[in-house]
Amino acid sequence: MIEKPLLLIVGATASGKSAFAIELARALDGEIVSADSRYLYRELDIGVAKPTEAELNLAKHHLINVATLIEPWNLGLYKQSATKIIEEIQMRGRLPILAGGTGQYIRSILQNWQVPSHGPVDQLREDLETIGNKMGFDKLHEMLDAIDPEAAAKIDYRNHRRTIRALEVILSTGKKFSDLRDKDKPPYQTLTIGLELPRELLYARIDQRIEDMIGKGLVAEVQHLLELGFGPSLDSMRVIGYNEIVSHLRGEISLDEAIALIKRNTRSYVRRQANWFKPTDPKIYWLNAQDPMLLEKALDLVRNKFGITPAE
RNA sequence: GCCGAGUUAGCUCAGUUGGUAGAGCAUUCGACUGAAAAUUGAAGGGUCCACAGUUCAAGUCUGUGACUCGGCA
Repeated sequence: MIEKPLLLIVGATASGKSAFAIELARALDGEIVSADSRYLYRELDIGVAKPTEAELNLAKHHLINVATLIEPWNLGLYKQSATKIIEEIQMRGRLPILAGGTGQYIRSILQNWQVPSHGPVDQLREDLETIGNKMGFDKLHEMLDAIDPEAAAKIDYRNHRRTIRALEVILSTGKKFSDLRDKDKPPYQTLTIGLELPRELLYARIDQRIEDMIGKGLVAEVQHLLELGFGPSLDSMRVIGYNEIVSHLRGEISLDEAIALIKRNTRSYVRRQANWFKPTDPKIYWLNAQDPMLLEKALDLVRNKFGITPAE
């Protein structure tokens, strides 16, 4: 059986992925599957640089505005939905284009992760957290090491959250965390294109974009969310750009300080993002985001790999 | 001009009774399987303003100079 094609677009935030994906979708009769954990939520808009309604109408988009902050999504749900949507697009004979900045989500598709099927258990998480705070998280990690040494070896004892997750799965399934996770080859023919931009330039673009967000009314957006009762205690609201503005609205910091913090935190986010998709990765075709021939080069890659040519 | 305070990492600053230096932020690199814009680990980086003196030994003490910031004329 011939595997169907899947095109992936990766790159740092503000590198121009969204617009590039739209161009490709239009040229190749494709549909875009977003791989951005913050585009999932209807309520988040300006601060996450979500494409506008008009932009979204330029091509068919999936997995944008499909959730609400009160019912957060996560890796497992994303993997299930994205897989289903990708296959539906392929069955329609169109090209799925997976584009976004959430490295974990993209890799779960690219490496066909078998995600432990047990979702979060809030009460258990809280209990484990309490135990950790009382006895020390190193004790919690020792516990994990006793039950599942393979998982413990991969998790730093100082990383409370991942320690808790591993124990959560073990305690609620009775099975080892390390046995429930697996990876494989994806059932698609894949081509990954990365958009690259020199760090310095990227940082400058980010600074500009954040100024623009303020101009577009980010403060009012956050204010409105707070009025609707979406507070920073929601995991889904723990977003760069929102946390800082909340602090400002509470009078803890000035607007200028909040803006400086957003810039700083976004830069650090860019560096963390880069860990998922590295310039040295031989499977990624890196193209300069500023190259005037960008689209042509990408279409060449698609033609060579998939044999698909742009519709006239 | 006089008096006082200061000059140490890219930035803001610590540096105890003299034993050639630290923190936070920044920068860079790494981990990641149902919170991932989350969580988390590590590294690089200093003629300690200059010169002279005391001392086995000076970021630290003394002197002179330069620069910065206050205050008074």
